[in-house]
Amino acid sequence: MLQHHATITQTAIPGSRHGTAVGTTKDQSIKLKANETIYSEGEHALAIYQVETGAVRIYRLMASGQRYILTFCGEGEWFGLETGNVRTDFAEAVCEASIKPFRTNQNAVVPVDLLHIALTNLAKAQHKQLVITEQSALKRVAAFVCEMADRHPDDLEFDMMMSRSDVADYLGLTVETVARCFTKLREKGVLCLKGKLQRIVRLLDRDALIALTI
Amino acid sequence: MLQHHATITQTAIPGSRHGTAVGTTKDQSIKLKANETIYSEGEHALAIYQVETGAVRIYRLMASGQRYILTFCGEGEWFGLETGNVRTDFAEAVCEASIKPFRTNQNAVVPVDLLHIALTNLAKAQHKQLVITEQSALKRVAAFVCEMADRHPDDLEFDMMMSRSDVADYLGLTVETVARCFTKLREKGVLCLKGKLQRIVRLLDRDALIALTI
DNA sequence: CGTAAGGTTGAGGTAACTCAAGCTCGGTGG
DNA sequence: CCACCGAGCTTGAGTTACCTCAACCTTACG
Repeated sequence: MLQHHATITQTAIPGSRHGTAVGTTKDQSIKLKANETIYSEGEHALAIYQVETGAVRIYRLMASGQRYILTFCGEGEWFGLETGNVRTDFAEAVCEASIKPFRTNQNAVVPVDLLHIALTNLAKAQHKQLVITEQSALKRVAAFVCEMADRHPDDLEFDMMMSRSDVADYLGLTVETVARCFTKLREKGVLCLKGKLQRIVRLLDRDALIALTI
Repeated sequence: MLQHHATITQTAIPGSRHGTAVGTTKDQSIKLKANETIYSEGEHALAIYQVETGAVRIYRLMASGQRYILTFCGEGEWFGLETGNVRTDFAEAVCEASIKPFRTNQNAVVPVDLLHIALTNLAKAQHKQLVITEQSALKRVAAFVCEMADRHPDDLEFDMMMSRSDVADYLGLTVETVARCFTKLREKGVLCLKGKLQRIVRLLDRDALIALTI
């Protein structure tokens, strides 16, 4: 939708403006505004990305129009590695973010361990299956907060950045249920919420939070 | 628990009896009886496997004792590729099966494309997330039957091999709900069930089945 | 013949969904 | 400056779908 992606989409070659060297780490990082599209379903997949700052959501649209968020990628995490050379999902910035592209041409030897990235993402996907099927909504939300908290091991206050509807589409719940669960977590004294949009979490009882996820 | 696995577990080196060549395809295939264990959580991961005949279930046990089946592997599919060198899940034969091991020593160049296997498994895991979160139980069971049917593109009658409780633990449902869904599929004229254990499916209306999964 | 395993069916409870309303906060236009 | 509106979040009331518990059926096996 936004300026520089009009050039990347479909026919244009993503990353081509970044120089001719194959798989070089010299590719410039890309600055993104909140909700800016990185790639869409059906496009050619010619690059993978590493998040430098901010967060990215990877999602699919089901036939019903329902959005399902497969994963959120935080700082240092990789996304965009596909089986084929066509995108099967969408990638958007959750908030202001910066990402670094790495082109993955057919035979190019990329200076990163693709297998390791694939296996890490597989492990993440498997863990998510467990979270989703351990049915209680409160458990799922607690697991989500835990996941976010793990990205800030030192701070006990952090910004989730995702909206309630992001969280809902990630956990397979409704917005209302997510809100009620956050309220319950607040009532239980596990955390408190700050900020205009109530997206800043201050952990009050990390152990209790972890206990809830079991 | 069974004869040849007592030797493979823990201290022994899996596959060592198969010769010294690293990553050779000469490893003999392993015959398994129904419900025989292939590996368990915590063991060293020194081999990956390809299913030759039959089917394998990969699962985890949650703290609550609940079993969750991550995936079923059918003929030609690979399993056992892990991020670290320690098993994070269990693998068992669903029925009589035969699998072929490939050792993956530290620097060994295995004669298979590990990245491709990892990406295929990642795609499977992502697809399963969608199936699980599209909440209706009937949809999930329909998607499961579809998945099984896709393994037999030519036949409209095939043996699922999994028990109702396998299916339940795979889809995050209860046995009773799964049974009720199969009954509904029968009542709708989508399929009929045969065999002593009602595990043989005869597809009557493939299109209707697919329509149910949407 | 009794028991156990796997499957199906019924009745009742409960957690999450749906629909609706209300709140706060910003932005926009009169 | 104030009024209005929309986005995002929360809360309440009613409904529905799945889970739980229980009974029953068939088949295999000791």
